[in-house]
This record gives sequence, structure tokens and C-alpha cells, in this order.
Amino acid sequence: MLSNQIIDWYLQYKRDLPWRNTSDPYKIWISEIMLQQTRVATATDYFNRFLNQFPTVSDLAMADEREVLKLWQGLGYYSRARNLHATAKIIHTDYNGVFPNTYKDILKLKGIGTYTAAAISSFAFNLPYAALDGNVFRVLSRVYSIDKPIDTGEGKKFFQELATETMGNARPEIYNQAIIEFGALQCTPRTPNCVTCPIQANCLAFGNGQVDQLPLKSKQIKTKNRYFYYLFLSCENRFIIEKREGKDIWKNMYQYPLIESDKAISTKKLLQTSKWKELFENKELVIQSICENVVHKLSHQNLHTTIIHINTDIDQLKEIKPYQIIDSSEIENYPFPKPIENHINATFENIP
DNA sequence: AATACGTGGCC
DNA sequence: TGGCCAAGTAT
Repeated sequence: MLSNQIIDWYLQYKRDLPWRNTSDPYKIWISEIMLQQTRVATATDYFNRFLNQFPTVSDLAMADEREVLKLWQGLGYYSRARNLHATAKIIHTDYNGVFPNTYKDILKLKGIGTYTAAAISSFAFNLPYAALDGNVFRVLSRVYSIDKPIDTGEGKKFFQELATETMGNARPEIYNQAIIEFGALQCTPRTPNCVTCPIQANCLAFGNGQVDQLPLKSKQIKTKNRYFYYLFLSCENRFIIEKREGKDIWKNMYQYPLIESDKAISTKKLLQTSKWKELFENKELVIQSICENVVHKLSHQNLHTTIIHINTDIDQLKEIKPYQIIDSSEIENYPFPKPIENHINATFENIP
């Protein structure tokens, strides 16, 4: 039986990961959120730091969102951190600090969809819900040679039923971890290790020679270009930041004052924008340097960033209103997106 | 249903 | 080296 073969493989080859060997739903929840669209190697250090700072769901509930985002800095998909924090508050108040223990209640929580609800339900409570993530899609599509696209509603429904069937009466807690780990280590996206695969004889795609063409995806992402002009306004170790609001990327994170354009513009044109005038009208300024056009690639957009460094005197900084001045010693208190983090690191590397 | 949401690694 | 991919979810 397929489920038993995969479990046997798992018992022999599984990795010892920080979130394994526990049935604490809090730890499992944190790990699952961090692992969404994120590699194990990247998530591991974040997981350890996070659990160290917030050992229980109530510790997390009591924190400021800014602190949570700071711990998440660099991990990406920051709505995960915001939802994690909001959900911790719900569990702390509505559930008296005790993690809900039914699939239905778990699925209601912000940031938890069908995959994560099944993962927590099975890993923590051994409930029989088949976890369907990218690994499981890949393994099932190959073993059964399914050429339905996995990124459509119909495809997801089909694979969810197939996953449930394949799990059968296997122990949910171990089976779900096993097939996910099998996908991550053995049945990998590129160059899967079919030579040593224990289920090679049962794999239809291997028989067809179609392993490298599965799973099938129908959609392709299109990227757009945006042009970011950051104003690094500094005076010795102090500089100006603003908080990002709204529904755009990096919500509730901090950055240098930003002038955005949908196309590249000259420094001369920047001088004519309303934001520039708002910041500098009637003030003296000297552009010290310009770091031009570093392209930061996100999944759906290319950000062409230019950082304009301007030295200003302290009195002038104080007059600029919706922005705040921070000292380099306060950097640890504010979450920054990668482009800003990179510039801060390069600028303040020699300053204690 | 289609799209937005980050970042880093890989070939 | 640019495009694809990695333990998805919300809208």
C-alpha cells in the first residue's frame, strides 16, 4: 500500500527539524505559517528566534505588531506575520489561550487555509484530514500521472479527493508529514531521485517517462515595473522614516520617504513632484550621492529603486511633519523591507 | 477565478 | 542570468 511505503521511507530518512517531535499546536502553527512558500533552510532560524521571543500564544498576543514584524523581517509575505499576531489575540481572548482543537475552528482563524488547517489538525491532534501542499500535489500528480493543472479550482478539488483517498486509514499525524517530506527530499521538483525511489514501480509517471513534466500548472505570472525613489535624509546617525499604509506591499513596515512613479524619471523631475516640494520647499538641501536603479524582484513586480542621499541639518529635519526621525541605535525597533534593510546595513555597518 | 503578496536559491 | 520554484492565503 502506497501510504505504508511512504511512511516506511519517512521513518528511515526524515530530517530532525525544530518543529518535529512535538504535538504543541502553537509550535506547529508557527512553523506551518513560516513554511508557506518558504524553504526549510530559511525558516529554521526564524522559527527558533520566534519561539525564543514568544514561547506561548499569549506572549505573542501581548506583543506589538511592530515587534512581530521585526522578527519576520526578511522572511517575506508579511501578511503572515500580521495574521499570526491577530490570530494570537483571538486565541488569547476568545479561546482563553488554548489552541482550538477541531479542523473547523482552526480553519476559521486568519491566515490559516485548508492546507494549514489540515496540517495542524493532523500533526497536533491526529485528526484525519489529508494535507495538500505543493509537495503532495507533486507526488500525487506523478504517482498517478495526473495531467490536470493543480492551480485551478477543479484541479484542487480533484487532488484533495485523491489525497484523502491515498491517506486511507493511515495514521494522519505521521502520514501527512511523511508524504510532505517525501516530496521535499525524494520526489523533488527538479531532478527527482527516481533511481533510489521506493515507489518507482508504482509510479505511473516514471513508467511513462513523464516525471519531469508533472505537476502541470496553467497560469503564468505577469510582472509589472515600478520605480521607487527613496530619500535617505540623514544627519550624522539620525535619519527619517515613514510607515507604509494601505493595501500595497510591505504594509505596516517602515521605509525612507518614498516618491513612486510608474516610469523612470530624472532627478530634475523629482524636484517637481508634490512630495519633494512638501519635504523641501524653502529649505536648503545638498544631494550627497545617488545609488541608482537597483532592481528588487518580487514575485509580481520589479522594483527599480534609487536611493537619494541628502544631508540635512537637525533643525531642518525637525520641521518635516508626517515623518519620524530615528537614531541608528533604534534600527532594531523598526521592521524594514529588504531594499531598506540592505541600505541601512551598508550605511551603518561601522556604527555601533 | 484571477491576482497580489517577498525573498532567496538554483541551473 | 532570467525565469522558475518553495510546507499557501486572502480577496
